[in-house]
Amino acid sequence: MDFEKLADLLFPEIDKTPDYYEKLYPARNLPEGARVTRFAPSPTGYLHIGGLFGALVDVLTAKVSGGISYLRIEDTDKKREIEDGVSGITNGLKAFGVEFDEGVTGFGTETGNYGPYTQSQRVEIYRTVAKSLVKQGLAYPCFCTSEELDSIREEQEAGGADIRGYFGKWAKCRSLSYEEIEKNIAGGKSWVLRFCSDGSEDKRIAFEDMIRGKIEMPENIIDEVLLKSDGIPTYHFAHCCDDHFMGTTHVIRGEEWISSVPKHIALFRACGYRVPKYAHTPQVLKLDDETGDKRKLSKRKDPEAAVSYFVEEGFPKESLIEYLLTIISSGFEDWRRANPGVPAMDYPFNLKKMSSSGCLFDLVKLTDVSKNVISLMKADKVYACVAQWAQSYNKDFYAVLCADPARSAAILNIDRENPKPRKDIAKWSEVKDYISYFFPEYYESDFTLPENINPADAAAIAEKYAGVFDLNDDKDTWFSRIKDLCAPLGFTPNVKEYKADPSAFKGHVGDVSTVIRIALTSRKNTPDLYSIMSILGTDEIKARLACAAACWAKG
RNA sequence: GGCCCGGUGGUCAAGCGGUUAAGACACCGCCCUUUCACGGCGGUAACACGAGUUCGAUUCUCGUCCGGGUCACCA
Repeated sequence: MDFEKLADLLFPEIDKTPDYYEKLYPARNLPEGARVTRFAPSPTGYLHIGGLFGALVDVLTAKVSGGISYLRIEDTDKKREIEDGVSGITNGLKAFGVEFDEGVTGFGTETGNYGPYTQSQRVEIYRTVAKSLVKQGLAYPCFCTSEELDSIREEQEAGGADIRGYFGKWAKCRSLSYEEIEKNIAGGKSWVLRFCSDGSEDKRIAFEDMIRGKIEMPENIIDEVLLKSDGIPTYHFAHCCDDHFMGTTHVIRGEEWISSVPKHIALFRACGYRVPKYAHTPQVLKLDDETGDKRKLSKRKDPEAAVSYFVEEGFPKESLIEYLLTIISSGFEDWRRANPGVPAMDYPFNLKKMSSSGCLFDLVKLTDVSKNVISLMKADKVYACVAQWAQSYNKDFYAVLCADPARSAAILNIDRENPKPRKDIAKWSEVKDYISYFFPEYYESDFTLPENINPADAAAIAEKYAGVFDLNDDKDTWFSRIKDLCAPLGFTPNVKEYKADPSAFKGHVGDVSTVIRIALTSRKNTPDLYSIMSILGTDEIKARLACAAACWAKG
């Protein structure tokens, strides 16, 4: 067989050799030990939480080593591609502040010297490499139809074969003569290009996974498809060409790829390329509500599988990143305690410390992490974030919140910006309910009292308090006025005294405060009342007090 | 079915042959406290199972079981 002739028959339009691309994409000038990583999603849907997880690992791995991370779009399957796939990914990444050094930056835009970073624009490269493989007798055209392939598969299954696929005696097209091939092509038969595997069934191949350590598997013997009948490469071949020409040193991807590593190593070697290091990350799972089993997050069943869910819910980007880092790297939480306030991306990440078992996505823990993150923010930032969120997801609230920005920021500053800030808010969507009683648009009175306080006493407290409070008081004075209310009405200002002999009093100063709190906010629990009152203002306080007193007086 | 990955409290996890088997979240209790939070202190709770190697196994080996992946002209 004249492979040169075959190559020209198969790829008449290709006039370059791989050498051309070797020169076009020279080795990066990076310091010793610098790692080049890539995040390479397919634009088949929104950005998945597992994708963000992977992207973070890519960026961190490169950053820690002084290397480069880039974003590549793997759009070789036009059937599964969706319209806004690319923007979905770049916007999702952007929403959480994950930035790459090179690659695709949005729909139709990219940066970097190793592009194009979108596979559909690299067809000439793949075909050039493919042609060179054919010239060396390392790849051949296959004219088998999908029906023929199906029947091979059926036969293999019926025979209980351990290894299934296109190889050995099933690889009929491997032995086609040039004349047969020429005839088929002239006849317009469609073909795929297959790898001509030289692997043997009884040999094993080992590689070092950066996360899992040594993994040993049978050698690849399958004549894998390199180019599909439309001339576009399969994942396997594109992975080999791209990661070589783009200079990837560390391929970080999901564990579902482990089983194809032998195939990939064979391809890299056939092409004469250096095999990259591999790191296969664990999967992000969730607990199924119905069965109680761990399972992979599903795009269809789990809204939280899409990162857009978290932006809609109003989790700050820092929170999700912070949480993801706790499950990505066991040392992160300790590091965080030792380095409060330092940007999460400064974390000295180490691939080797990654857990290799799949982990459950824990919304409860995310909530806790997020409360901590938000508790550390300044009021102005909280205000800005809530406003930005509301602008997109709750326009009504946005209008109310932004009517008086200074007042809203003051509300959000209650018990904040101090050494022990409150941790009430986990996501922006909770804020409206949290502060609604400050706004007439949302305030609904509800003067329901706890069982231990009777309405007549409550009415008396509200009435009396309306006459004595003074917003110019400092906090101690303010509270002493409440204490002063106690004794005349049969309460005690001294909680200990009350506990010593509950039967001697109607209640203690806490109960009196509760009455005032309910009158002012229609809630039994709130942050610091003193701060609340100073924001409410004298008129509003008097009005609410009177309203509550009237309600309670009626019984 | 073949091949491969994984299996420490409810969850995330330290651990690399000898530990009272860390820590975080959740849960419970106590303290602090004008409510609720915050904070502090304490508590419940784990090495899937069975062999083997060893003076000694959560750590090493094998088997079993369980969960997951993969066996496409999808990635």
